[in-house]
Amino acid sequence: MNWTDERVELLRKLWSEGLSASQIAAQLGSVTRNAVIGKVHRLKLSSRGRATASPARQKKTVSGSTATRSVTRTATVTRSVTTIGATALQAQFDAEPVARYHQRPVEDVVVPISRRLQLVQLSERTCKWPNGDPLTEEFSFCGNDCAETGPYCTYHSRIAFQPAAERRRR
DNA sequence: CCCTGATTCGC
DNA sequence: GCGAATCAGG
Repeated sequence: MNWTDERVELLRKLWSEGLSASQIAAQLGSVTRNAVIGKVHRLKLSSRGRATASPARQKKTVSGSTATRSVTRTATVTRSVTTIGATALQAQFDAEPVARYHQRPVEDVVVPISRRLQLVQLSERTCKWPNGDPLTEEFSFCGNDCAETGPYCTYHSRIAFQPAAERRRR
């Protein structure tokens, strides 16, 4: 797939909305997050608030060729970005009351704080327990670590896979 | 380890 | 121009 005007436009939109490169790549399809990042740079629309922006680089010595050039090019990199105070990322509406399952505490369960991941952020090791209504913006997945042995974290596994005996007692 | 963006450089 | 590989950081 190539970068059609349409795809570039979508890229611009999503990037400005604060989505991560991997999320954008997932929506565009047929491209990796690296491709997205590379394109973003070429379009000169990098710095978006301040994601992982870190001090300048200057590494990568893969090619062992004509080195020795004491470049020492430092300074003059304009590292200012006008301290955006509230411009930063998006809403980030918080205040999630965590799992509120009126369920009688199954022993000493530790209620996990959901990472509130979006569908595209799930991997094989993230808990896939859903939080909220799938039709609302707040919908998310637990996202805490889940051994590759199951789809949920330790806590949600106990809820999902309650022993038959215990379930009957309730 | 998972994920993020940043940079380099062969193609 | 493209994007995998690699880096640096959370």
